[in-house]
Amino acid sequence: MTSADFQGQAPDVARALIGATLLVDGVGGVIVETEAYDASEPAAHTHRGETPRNRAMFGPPGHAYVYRSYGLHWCLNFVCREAGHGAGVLIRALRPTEGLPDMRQRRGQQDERLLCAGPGRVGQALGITLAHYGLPLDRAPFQVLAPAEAGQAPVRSGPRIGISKAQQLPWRFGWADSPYLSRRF
DNA sequence: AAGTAGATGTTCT
DNA sequence: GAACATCTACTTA
Repeated sequence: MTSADFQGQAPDVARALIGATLLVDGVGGVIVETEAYDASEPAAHTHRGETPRNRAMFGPPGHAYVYRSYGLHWCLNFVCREAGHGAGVLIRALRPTEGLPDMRQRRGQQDERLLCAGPGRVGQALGITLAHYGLPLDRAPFQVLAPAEAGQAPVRSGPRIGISKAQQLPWRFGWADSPYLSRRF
């Protein structure tokens, strides 16, 4: 995918990413769950302005925003909209297709369904660290491949997980009934 | 199956 | 200090 694919509103990009393939150093799979975040809405890291942590989300779209969740987990986002806005899409779950032995080793987990079912698990399985912070998504080590037939994945939406603000926004998107979701819809 | 505790870095009050 | 875009291990049933 090209940087133009990330220039839409965060919920539109989040929906369009379901069914796309994400690889980091050749390891990854098909995106089955995402969440949209936007500076205009209080659950977003960017809502209160730019900080050292969220700086990448105020940069150009089509780049990686990586943050440490609960002091423990590395989570990966795709920056979207336009530079300066502070919007992004959290990658919450994949259906593993490439590099399963690497992911099993990194996760210490044999069950394929639990390799990438949650944003912290995706980060660990793909080896995401601060070294990926701000990197463009259209060059190594990243590969983001569009869905085989755009818009054909059976997408469902609902409230985002693990937030206390703006819970009414249905900005979580997922491949309906996939066994690789972090939670059922 | 469901609930709880505990791990811990960054940001905010 | 408290909250937080989370996960695991352990308890209780």
